[in-house]
Amino acid sequence: MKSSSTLDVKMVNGLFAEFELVCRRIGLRLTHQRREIYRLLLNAGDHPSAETLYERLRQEMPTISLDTVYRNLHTMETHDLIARVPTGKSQARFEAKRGTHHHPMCSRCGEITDIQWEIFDNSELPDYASFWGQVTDKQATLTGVCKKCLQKK
Amino acid sequence: MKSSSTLDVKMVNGLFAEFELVCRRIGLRLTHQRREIYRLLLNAGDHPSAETLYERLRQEMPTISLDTVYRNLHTMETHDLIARVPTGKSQARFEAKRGTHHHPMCSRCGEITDIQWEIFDNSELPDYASFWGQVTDKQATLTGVCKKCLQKK
DNA sequence: TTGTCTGCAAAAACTTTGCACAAAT
DNA sequence: ATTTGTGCAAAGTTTTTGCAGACAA
Repeated sequence: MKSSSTLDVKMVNGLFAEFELVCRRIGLRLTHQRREIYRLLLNAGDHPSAETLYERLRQEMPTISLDTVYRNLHTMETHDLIARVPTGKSQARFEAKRGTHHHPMCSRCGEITDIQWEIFDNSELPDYASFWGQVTDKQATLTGVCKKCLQKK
Repeated sequence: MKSSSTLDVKMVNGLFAEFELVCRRIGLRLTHQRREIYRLLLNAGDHPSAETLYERLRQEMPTISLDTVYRNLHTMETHDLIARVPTGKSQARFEAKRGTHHHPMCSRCGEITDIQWEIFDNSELPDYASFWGQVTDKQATLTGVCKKCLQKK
């Protein structure tokens, strides 16, 4: 079984190179901060919040500021390099964009994972969708309790 | 085609009666404010935010406070009477709990609608789900542009 | 009467913005 | 040289909390 956290180095490098190309194409400067924010997000398997990302970035770049993190997340989202995970929570969670996947979320610990679901990906939208408008993306959110939390009691 | 905004009076009354039963069973008092918050949410087809709900409530109950709205939304969510819609936005959106349904969201105007999708409801979870943990709910989020916004240009 | 709930006020949590200097192209 | 990005500080949004009096049971 291939979990999406097993993302090999080659693929990550490829996505990172693509990120740099996109930045150059649209005139975004490749600052040290921007690169690191994207790199961490690309390697993170846990859909971190801005605050979490900030704490991690400070390990290697102690002078980075939280507002730079927010500003960059916003810019990258605008250019479709990253995405927010749809959750019901007030704190946003982010991921670098890759192939289609879905999100199991633990209602106890808040963990968000990636999951593949090809049958869903290949399924037709309900008829009503075309009446509603033009759908460009569909994704599933699974809610429940993760294995770690189940074992805690 | 049956849109979920066409929810007949009988069904709404039934759900409201059930709400009162649940409150009594678990010892929640049926205050004027609590009833109205639930009633408005039950009749709202648009998954309002706390703020939006507050504005509507003030029309009929000018002295209600925003923190009462928040407190009640929290309490009702805890008791599974209402739910938050998974969005990527920082402002939470709410709905009264009813049957299974899914959410098309307009990326232009922020509109959130309900949609039925029985094929999805009846489909099996991917194998990996049982490895992840115990899934209690699955729901689909469709992203796109609603018909009204498409017509605006 | 008893314990919960409300409104008010204040605070906390999360995110955005203006500005002057720094860095990227 | 030019223009965008950063860090700092301040402000804006959204949500939560403490408390004294009000209300439901």
